[in-house]
Amino acid sequence: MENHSNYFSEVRLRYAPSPTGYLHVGGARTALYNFLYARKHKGKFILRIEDTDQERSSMESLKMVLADMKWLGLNWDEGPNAETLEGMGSYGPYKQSERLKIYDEVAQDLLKRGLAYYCFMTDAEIDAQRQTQMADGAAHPHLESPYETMALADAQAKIKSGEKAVVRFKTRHLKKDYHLNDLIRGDVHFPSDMVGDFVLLRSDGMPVYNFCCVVDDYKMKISHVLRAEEHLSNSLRQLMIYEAMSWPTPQFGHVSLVLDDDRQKLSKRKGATSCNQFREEGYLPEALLNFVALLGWSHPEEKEILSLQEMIDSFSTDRLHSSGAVFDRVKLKWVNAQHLRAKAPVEMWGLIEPFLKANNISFPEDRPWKFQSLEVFKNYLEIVSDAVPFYKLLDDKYFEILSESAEVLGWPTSRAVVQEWQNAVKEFAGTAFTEDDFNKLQDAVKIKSQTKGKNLFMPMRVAVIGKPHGTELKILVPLMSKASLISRAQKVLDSMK
RNA sequence: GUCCCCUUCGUCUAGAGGCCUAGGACGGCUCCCUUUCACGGAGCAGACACGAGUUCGAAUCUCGUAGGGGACGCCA
Repeated sequence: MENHSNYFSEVRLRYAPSPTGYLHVGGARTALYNFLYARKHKGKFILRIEDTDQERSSMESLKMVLADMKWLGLNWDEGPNAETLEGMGSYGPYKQSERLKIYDEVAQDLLKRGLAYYCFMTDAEIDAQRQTQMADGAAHPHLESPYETMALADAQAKIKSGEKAVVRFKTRHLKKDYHLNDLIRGDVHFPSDMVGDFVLLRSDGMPVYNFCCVVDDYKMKISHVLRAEEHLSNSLRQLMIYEAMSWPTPQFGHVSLVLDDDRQKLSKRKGATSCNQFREEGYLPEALLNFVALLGWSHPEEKEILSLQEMIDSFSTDRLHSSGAVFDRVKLKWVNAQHLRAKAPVEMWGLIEPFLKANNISFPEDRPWKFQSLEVFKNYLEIVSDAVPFYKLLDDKYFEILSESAEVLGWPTSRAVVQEWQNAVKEFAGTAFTEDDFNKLQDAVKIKSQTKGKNLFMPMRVAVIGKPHGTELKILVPLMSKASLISRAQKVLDSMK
């Protein structure tokens, strides 16, 4: 028996995703809380891959999850390297599929000590037994395996002869309450008859979640486990295994669930739920983390816009709370806008440019122009992809006169305004406009066309961007070329014939 | 069905027996700024699930009811 005094001498937390698709936002939140706790207490953050479900796990998914974690900036100290997938750290392997020997040893120990047994029941037999129990009105129908009492040697002989068996944990002799001192929920009690003999090892030798989770948390010296509430009832099984092995238990904290707007567990059918989708839609990783952190945790001073470092500094489990939280995409957008608008121009352009290129939008290759345009559009952007329609306005190949302009162009004075505008641009001596230049041009149009107010403004705006509402012309026009303005006005004139 | 967890404005939340006439944020509405839109600013509406108890005093403690969620797999 190992000496367990001071077993958790280091703060070690883990996030343990199963690689069955992109990282889910609920998973990102769980990962974040573990990450924050580890960083706050100068501990280690470990990424462990729970890939014992061979059916659903894939290498592709693993790479996607790792990429999402990296994108979010939730860097792990131990676990598979995001590029090479090789384990980093001294408690590996970090993929459960590579730890089969470890689980097997523990299972053998349990078998030898009579705390687990080989069970040869078929699905049909299990089903039939359940039916009978239900018919008898049993309060807690649980599996009663005839193999529970079979001598280990006999069972081993059966297996040698080619029969398949699972390893089950014995629960029927455990007649007592188990309790968990949860960091978030306080004392939680479970009656032992809540569960029946459960599977430790599948018939193909693969361990099952509740088993390998305990083995790994112990072997990897995980000191704190923050996980989703859906695992709360799993804790009983895990507690039983800890007890059977005389292993010290980590501190558990069960975080509430992230819900959809119908208060069900967040599901894909209602829109984006994976971090990757949000990335593609133009959300910032720091904004997504910030938002998701607030779903079940609050800053001590109720500050809402937080950097990762601020979250680390102010994180504590006693501000984690226990009821489910609805994922409000509208507020996420607002949080994202706050982070986005706070960016320096260079950084913001770096974010926007890929979206423009992906949408085949052309733009001048000079820095002052880029930053000037950012200054103009910044306050209109909530997510990065919002930039696309704005920059489209400036790209001649996308210029079109929108139907909402029809009314404005129908006004009796509009034709004169557009014509005078075009003339004024044509007569302009320079090639690039300043705000001041624009004001002068506008005054000229005003006088010559004998209009003012919206009769002047709106047709001019249509002549520039093809629609009567939008960004202020005096800041937009300096971003455009003389030739472009002339040809746009011409298109509008042509459309008015 | 059984067991476990949860319940403050539409949503995220603050709240640890008197500081609560319940505060903030998103969203909504009104107004201001603006010859449009957005940004920004000012304001308004909006919640302690219900019922008992404990207490001089309850959003806060206890019990019950209702509602919601989760788990009951050779998924995690």
